[in-house]
Amino acid sequence: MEIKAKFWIENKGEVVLGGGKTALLGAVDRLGSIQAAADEFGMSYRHAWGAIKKIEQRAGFKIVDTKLGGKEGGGARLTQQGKAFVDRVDSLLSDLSRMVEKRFKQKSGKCSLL
Amino acid sequence: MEIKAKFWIENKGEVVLGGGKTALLGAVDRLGSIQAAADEFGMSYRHAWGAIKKIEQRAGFKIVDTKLGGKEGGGARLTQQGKAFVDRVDSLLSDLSRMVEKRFKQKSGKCSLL
DNA sequence: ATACGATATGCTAAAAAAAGCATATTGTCA
DNA sequence: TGACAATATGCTTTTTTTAGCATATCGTAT
Repeated sequence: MEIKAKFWIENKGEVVLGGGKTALLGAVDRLGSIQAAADEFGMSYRHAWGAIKKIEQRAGFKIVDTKLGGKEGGGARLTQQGKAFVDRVDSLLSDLSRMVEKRFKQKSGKCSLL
Repeated sequence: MEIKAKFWIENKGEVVLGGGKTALLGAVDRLGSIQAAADEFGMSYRHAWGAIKKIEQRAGFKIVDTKLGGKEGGGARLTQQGKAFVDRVDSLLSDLSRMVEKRFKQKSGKCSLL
């Protein structure tokens, strides 16, 4: 058997940001648009946009800086604050995953039922 | 903001046992019946029974020992193996929760965005 | 002016998970 | 034998989550 874990950040009891979405936000910044990031994750623009909107609303500050119109139709990337936030959450989450896995192995080694 | 975590055990990619259900199984053993345990958790007998059935099926061994008929209609409690399993999972899970909380506090102390 | 590509949203539909309803079965005891 | 309390299941309904469709807006380059 294996252990599985899921982590997320909440603010005032509402979900702000979990594992899957940090990757999406990272892609937005890397690719320069929500559209491209959504494509990369195989999700609709509509869904990605809605998710980002909810994250910002619950976090209480702007995370994605979007511009619209122009030659390429517009674009998006992370605000300075947003980038710092995503980076920290991402690092925290992967850190925690590692800890959990390690701890599980310690315990399961001593128990045939795990 | 706060960190939240959820842990569960899987077997061959299927969910076996998570946080909420260890408590249910504990109650079954303590109270001597699935019905009483379900009541305590405010869930239907149907739901509790189904959950237990699924857990056993996925774990691959018998966890609850039920008897039916008789003066009190029947009853249930954990098998020896089931009890050992639940105890270990329960202890692992609360252990992990504590670790996560602790780690989060360490990290968040250094960062205004968390 | 017009076309283009991306953001910005409302609304609908489909899929998954949880809850609830109904009913049969079982074994002791009065 | 009949009542009782709990197990054992099938089915239906509700709720929640997720996905998809349609459309308006915006600003540069042609």
